[in-house]
Amino acid sequence: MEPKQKNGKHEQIMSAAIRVFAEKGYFQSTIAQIARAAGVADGTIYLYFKNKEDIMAQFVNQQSKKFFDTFTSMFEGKQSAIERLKALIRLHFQVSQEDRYVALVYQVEMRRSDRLMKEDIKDALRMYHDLVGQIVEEGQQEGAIRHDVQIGLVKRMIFATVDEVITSWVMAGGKYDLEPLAEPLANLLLQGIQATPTA
Amino acid sequence: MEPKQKNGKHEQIMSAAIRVFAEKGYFQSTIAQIARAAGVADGTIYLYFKNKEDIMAQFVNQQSKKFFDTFTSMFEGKQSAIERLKALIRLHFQVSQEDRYVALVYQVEMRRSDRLMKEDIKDALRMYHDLVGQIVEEGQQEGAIRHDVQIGLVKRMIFATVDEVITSWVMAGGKYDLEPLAEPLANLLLQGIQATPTA
Amino acid sequence: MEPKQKNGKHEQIMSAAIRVFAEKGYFQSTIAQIARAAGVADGTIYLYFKNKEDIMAQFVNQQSKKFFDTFTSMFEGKQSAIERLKALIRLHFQVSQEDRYVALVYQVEMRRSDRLMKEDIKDALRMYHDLVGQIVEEGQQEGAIRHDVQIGLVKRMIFATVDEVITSWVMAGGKYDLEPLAEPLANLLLQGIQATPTA
Amino acid sequence: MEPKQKNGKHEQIMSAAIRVFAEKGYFQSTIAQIARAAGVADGTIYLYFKNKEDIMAQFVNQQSKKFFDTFTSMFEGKQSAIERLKALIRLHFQVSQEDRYVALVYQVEMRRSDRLMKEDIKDALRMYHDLVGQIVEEGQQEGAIRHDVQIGLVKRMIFATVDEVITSWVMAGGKYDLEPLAEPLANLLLQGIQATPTA
DNA sequence: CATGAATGAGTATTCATTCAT
DNA sequence: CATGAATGAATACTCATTCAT
Repeated sequence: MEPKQKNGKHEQIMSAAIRVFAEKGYFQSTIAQIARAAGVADGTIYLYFKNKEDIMAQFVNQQSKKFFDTFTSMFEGKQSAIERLKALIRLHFQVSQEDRYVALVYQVEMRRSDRLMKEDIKDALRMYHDLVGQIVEEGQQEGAIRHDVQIGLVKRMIFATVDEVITSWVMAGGKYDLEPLAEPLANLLLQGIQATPTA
Repeated sequence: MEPKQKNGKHEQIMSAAIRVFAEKGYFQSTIAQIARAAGVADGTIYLYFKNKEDIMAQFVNQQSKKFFDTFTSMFEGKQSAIERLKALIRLHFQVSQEDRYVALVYQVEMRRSDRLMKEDIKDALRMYHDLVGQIVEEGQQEGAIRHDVQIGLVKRMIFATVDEVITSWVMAGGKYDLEPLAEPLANLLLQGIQATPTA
Repeated sequence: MEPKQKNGKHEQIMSAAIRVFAEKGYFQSTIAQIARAAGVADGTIYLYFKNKEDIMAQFVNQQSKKFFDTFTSMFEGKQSAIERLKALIRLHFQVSQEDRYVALVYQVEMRRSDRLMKEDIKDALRMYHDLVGQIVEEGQQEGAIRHDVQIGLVKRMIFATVDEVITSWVMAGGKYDLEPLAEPLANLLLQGIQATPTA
Repeated sequence: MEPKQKNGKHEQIMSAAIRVFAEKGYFQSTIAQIARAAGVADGTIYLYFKNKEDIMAQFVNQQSKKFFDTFTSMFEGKQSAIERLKALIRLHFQVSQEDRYVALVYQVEMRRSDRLMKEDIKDALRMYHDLVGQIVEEGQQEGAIRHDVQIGLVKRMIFATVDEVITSWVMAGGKYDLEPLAEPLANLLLQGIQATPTA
């Protein structure tokens, strides 16, 4: 039924690549290392990927699609903006927790490639931003979010903070549990840190 | 009179390198490109830097020192924590605004090297984190910052958001003005985004 | 059928390298020259040798093994010490005569590397010395060799003289025949040059 | 009175060079290393030597001249051939013993340069050979040396053995005393090793 | 489909030599 | 004479990519 390949060579190579990228960094990784990690010959990689860059591109595409599909199917028009925001953060944490290699590449390696790689990669980040932006706007319409904040800054704050928390976790070796941080982080982002709620 | 170098070759090379790193990315930059950009011969670079990595390392060291010196001299024990936090953000914005190449390398290229480069680089980031952490703690003591927030998350939120705002600006080509964002960003971080100050 | 390499690339490269080493000297030889001489690409060399030094090391190992195997199989416990010594010299001459490049590298280039290269190379020379030493000792036991000579000096004299004769021949361009010198040389070494056998 | 230079810069550089050549090998030695060892600037070397190779060439010339002058002045037409041969060996040993660096370069480094360097160097070796040849011929005329030996082989045997003994000593670090070996070595070369003086 | 040997362009780094001071 | 900063040609080695088997 799989229209792509009989055996999971494609998946096999990609996941090996992600592991290698995670360990060495994208530019430091060699095709030979990926091939060995995947248990295939160097040349075989070129049967499934146009070139080294394409491995990263396909990974980002696939990963993004999966993420947004999950998110969409989970929350399509159901909850309040605040609830959806919390859910988004929680999903992001869950996904990262599930596969640290994926998270590492997604959080760290992918970033550096922004300006250097194809548009595909930028798109994934843009979609995330847009999603957050959408939620915030809806939140404002629902009256749950203040109107005197710059939406651009809010988007960035949320995106960056979630991102950073995951990256810290990834870089620390994934030693602690990520998901329990979702709730307090969401609250923090929403409520701010000041003692006296602005007059 | 300059006891270090007769002419500014060291500075000349470093700033050329930063420009090249900013444009191509660290790993994509070649010594030949840097040399050409600096108007010196390839070999000359090795009179001032141990190797390619050392260029980045020296840059980070110098930049960090400059940043922290400025910050320290500006605010030594003077203001409230909240004021100091705003000042830190403003300084960060100013510095970035002054030299987009520096900001680009500092924000983007340096990051990717975390796991790959010498400890020097990690140290700079750690110092920033610690500084933010310190300010937040003082803020709590001063009663200006709530006590029911996880200090680790707060640090990350502030660091990440400032970082992200600068990075966005850098990646966008530095087209708009950064400094005016300092005030609203500080407020946003402090006050949160929710309409109804937490019950 | 050859289990080692499909085609003789390994041999092809090594023998080209020896030719180049012989002509230019080890340190003056470049990988590019060797590659061209072998009719392969530069990179191909690194599929068969770890690095430039490894080419020399593998050559010395192979050559030594071949030499000692031949010697051992020829003379295992058969003849008198004097006969074995003559045979050793003759073999050394034969081998050199067969391939002047090999001899040149073995006699000249290898030497200079003594202090500079891996132990492998020293070992080969040591084995030769030991072999000569062994033969001389047996010769003394058999009563064919005087006991009032310092065995260390004898070893050195034999080794050095054979070596020098070959080296001269090599450096002269291999123009004359080496093997006919084996008999008179052996006699000379054994009998000395003085007219009146020491009183 | 010294027509060459006021201070001994020339000598200073040359002896530093020999030390460095002895330690690293000629091709592995750099001008910078020699300059540092001599306590002068890199450029200064080029005031006294045409280039790197010229340092070696001048060294060999000077050393050879010194050696032959000493030898000539010591033995001009005085002794028997046998005595002169012994004296030559003794002188060679003495000179080596006096300065191990000189010996090391002369014995080892110089050799490798044979085919690679200027004729000057070959000349020095040729002179030594000729000297030995001369002595042997005179010895034959005096009736002290057999006539049934090939003079070429005898020359080589003597040259090579003395050379080898010194080289061994040099490579061993000059730990033992060389001069006491002169007498037994001369005897060995002259008398051979066979127990029963060939019938 | 799969292989992995072969390729050769690409690159960091070294170092003999020059020359302005 | 002396310096040492500057040069840039030279070179070992790497690695993405191809293609004959």
